[in-house]
Amino acid sequence: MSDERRYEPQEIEPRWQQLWADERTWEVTNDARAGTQAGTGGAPAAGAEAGGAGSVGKAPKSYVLEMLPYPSGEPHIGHLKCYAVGDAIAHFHRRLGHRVLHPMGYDAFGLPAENHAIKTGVHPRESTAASIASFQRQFRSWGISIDWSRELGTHEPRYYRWTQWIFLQLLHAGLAYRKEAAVKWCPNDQTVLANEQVLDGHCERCGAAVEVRQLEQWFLRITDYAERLLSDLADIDWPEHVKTMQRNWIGRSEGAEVTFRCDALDVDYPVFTTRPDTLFGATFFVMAPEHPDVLRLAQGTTYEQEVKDYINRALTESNEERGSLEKAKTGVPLGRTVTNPVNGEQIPMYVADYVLLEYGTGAIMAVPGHDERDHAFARAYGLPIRRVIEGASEPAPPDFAPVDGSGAQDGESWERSEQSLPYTGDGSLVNSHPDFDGMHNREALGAIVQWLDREAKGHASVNYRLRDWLVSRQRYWGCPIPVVYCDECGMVPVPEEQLPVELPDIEDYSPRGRSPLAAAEDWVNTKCPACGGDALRETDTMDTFVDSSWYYLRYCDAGNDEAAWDPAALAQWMPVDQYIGGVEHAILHLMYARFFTKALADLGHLDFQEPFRALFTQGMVTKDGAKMSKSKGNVVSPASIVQRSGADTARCYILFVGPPDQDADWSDEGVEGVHRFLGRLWRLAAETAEREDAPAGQTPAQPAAGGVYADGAPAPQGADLELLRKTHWAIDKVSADMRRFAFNTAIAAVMELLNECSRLRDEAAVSVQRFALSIAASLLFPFAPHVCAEVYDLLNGQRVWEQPWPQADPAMLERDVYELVCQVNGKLRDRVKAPADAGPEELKELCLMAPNVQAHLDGKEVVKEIVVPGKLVNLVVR
RNA sequence: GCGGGCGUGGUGGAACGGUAGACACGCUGGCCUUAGGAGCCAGUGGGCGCAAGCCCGUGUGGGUUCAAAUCCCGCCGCCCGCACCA
Repeated sequence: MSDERRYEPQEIEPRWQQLWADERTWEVTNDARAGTQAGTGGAPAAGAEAGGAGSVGKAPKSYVLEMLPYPSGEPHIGHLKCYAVGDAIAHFHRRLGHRVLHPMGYDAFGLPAENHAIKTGVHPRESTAASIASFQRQFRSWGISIDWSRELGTHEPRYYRWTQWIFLQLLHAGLAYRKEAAVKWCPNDQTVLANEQVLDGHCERCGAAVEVRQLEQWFLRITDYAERLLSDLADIDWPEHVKTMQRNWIGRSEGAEVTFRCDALDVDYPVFTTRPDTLFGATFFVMAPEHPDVLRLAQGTTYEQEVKDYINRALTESNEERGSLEKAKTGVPLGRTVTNPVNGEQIPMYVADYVLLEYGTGAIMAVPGHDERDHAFARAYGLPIRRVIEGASEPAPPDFAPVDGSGAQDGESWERSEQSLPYTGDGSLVNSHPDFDGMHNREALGAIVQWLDREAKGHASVNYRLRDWLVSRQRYWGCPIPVVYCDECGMVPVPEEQLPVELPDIEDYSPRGRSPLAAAEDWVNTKCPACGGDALRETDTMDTFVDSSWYYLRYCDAGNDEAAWDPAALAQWMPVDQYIGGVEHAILHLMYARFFTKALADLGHLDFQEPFRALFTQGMVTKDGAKMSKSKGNVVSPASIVQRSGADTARCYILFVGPPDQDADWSDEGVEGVHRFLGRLWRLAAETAEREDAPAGQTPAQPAAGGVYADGAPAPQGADLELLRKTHWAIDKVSADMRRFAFNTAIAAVMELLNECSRLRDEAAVSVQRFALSIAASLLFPFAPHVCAEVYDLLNGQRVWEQPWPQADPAMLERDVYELVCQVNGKLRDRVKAPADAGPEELKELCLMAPNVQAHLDGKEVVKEIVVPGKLVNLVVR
């Protein structure tokens, strides 16, 4: 009796994991001539072959990569989801006959390990090693099909040696540079941050309010790549919202740079504007408090002290306070004027904190008639507001009712009044210049830019929001920046043959506003590689996003100690065919990695422009609708689920709960349901495996793709045919779903197939039953590898992962009779059986004869018939 | 404010413009058990009806269509990203 059978993942899973580890099943070599994994191990499949399987030497490559984890503590549910998705794709691609590269590594440098070290004194290397060990254990217990021979950690000298090498390449190319700048400083983490790491004026990592400091720092010239980072988005298969986020972050605006001259100081101030058409409406000029010239300008004027005070206040104010939109506009006159190049007007200069140094040139022409912010400022300080564009369709005031036309005059006068300003729409130029007045502003924009260009007072210009990437960090646990400072030679790059510059051990990890590395005197004091004299090492380390900007390249040739990679290895695997990770990296990591790829390509090290051909972003896993966190106490640990229900259950559940790109709420009941399903699959298979086979001749040699019945055997019918049809339907459905990441419906289809197996258990032939269950295991294998390997082995004594992906028999997908939907006036009224080959006329007749259709026709006249063969007939009656 | 996305049973979610609610959870009833937190079977959007069946139903109001959860327009609500970006 079946009561004795128990599905025991705790027994099944380690057994298969051991076999995969012993046989190194998921390792691939860089030798393109090596065979594929699927299709080479077993006998040739009886049925149709999956594309490519078995055609040794011609197997296409597939590089499937999940974002590498930051090893801290234990993997969480988000990791489980990410790797469950990636592993499903990796398995699917293998079974389609691809050579699949599916590696794993650790983004091991970073602040949490260092902060832990500050608290406990445990070296970050040790705590990181412990976390990595825990991640390794769990990944193995999940049965993820990783090529462990390529494993890497970004904190290993044999890895970061090449991170440093890349840094030097960028340095030599002028893409890495040092500059003093107003930078974002996190007072809690005691380090500078990249623009991308500041959210709402707070440190992305720890949440502390960010301060501005004037510091000399290392930058990478990502802005050189703004245009290509933007335009190449068109060539990659990424989710639209991620592309949009990157576009917004790059923030391209077209406009003009216009020069305003300050005669008093004999200085030209260029400003960037997207609205050169409003130049004639510029009535004042504003500079950012951080602008280096502000103090000089105010010097000697009556406003000098006031300006000083204002700047001090603005600079000490947090970004948050300063950035609030509700805040009234403030500012101080500089006591100087500049010349508006289009009309020679002298307009007053101001300093105001609504102008940002980091955007454009840090100074603006203010057009209060046509810009909300300038308008608010002008109103606050009593500055002139001039209309230079008149909209043809400016909105009428709410109380203006143009019903009878008599109000037109009122509307007109209202429209002309200052109350309708600022007007930010389009219209005709007024009060500007005889050459431009009356012109539509879009036209005038181009004309004015041309004029500026001719007069050498400006030119068309494109501005980006993107800033250069600040990469130096005043912290210990990161990749040392490979340069030294020599009194004689200045900044000297460490020669490549001296790499890696190894991170020294230190006693005290506490940050003190400079890198803790500065305390390692033996290490800091060194000799200049150029002149041999005394020199000091750079004590800042690199942002960890540098480490993760090239790791996908290293996997292709992870064991290479002679070079970062062999170009032949990259040629074999890159680019990544499918990248998988969370949306939280939509901007940071994904932009930086694209930048690295383009820069390295320009330097001749790569021959492709985009690292990740396709991207899939998985949704978050929540519990009770909230993000899991220790403080909320709603953390679901993968380890405990795996222990209780098995890895197959955990992986299947996380994919079954909903579309994987959407957020999903964890439910323990849902897990139970999936566990029951896998148990049913296993039990039914175990039971079927023991049943007597049908008489010889009806049993297929292989339950693989094609037909079950040997040639010459009678055609299947009844329950056999029904089950076969369902099986081929499932093959078709799951195959299509895999390609669109619809894993939830793929699993549901296998559930349907299994339900059908249960239902027809006693009616269908054992051979058919076996076939159906084998296919169920085969289709489910990418999600639940252990139990499916077990089931397939029980039924066939074969390794499912060596079988090509099943193919549906088109004949089995067709039905000779189907249910025709009969509608009257678009409403479902009846269903009748219709032959598959029936023509429109026949279908119409069938529909007309359907009893419930007749009831609804009831003498009415049929005015139109819509016939959709294979689907429905709709009768329109009157 | 700008950009992107989403609104479907008690719940998670299905549905090339063509049978709304697949699959699963939960719930109800039954079978089997000394027992059930095991397994199996049946039912389960709302309303009316003994039934056949009828009516209503995908946030909301319009529109296109023989036919709309799906396409278009206007609202309402929620989520995400950016945000004084000149």
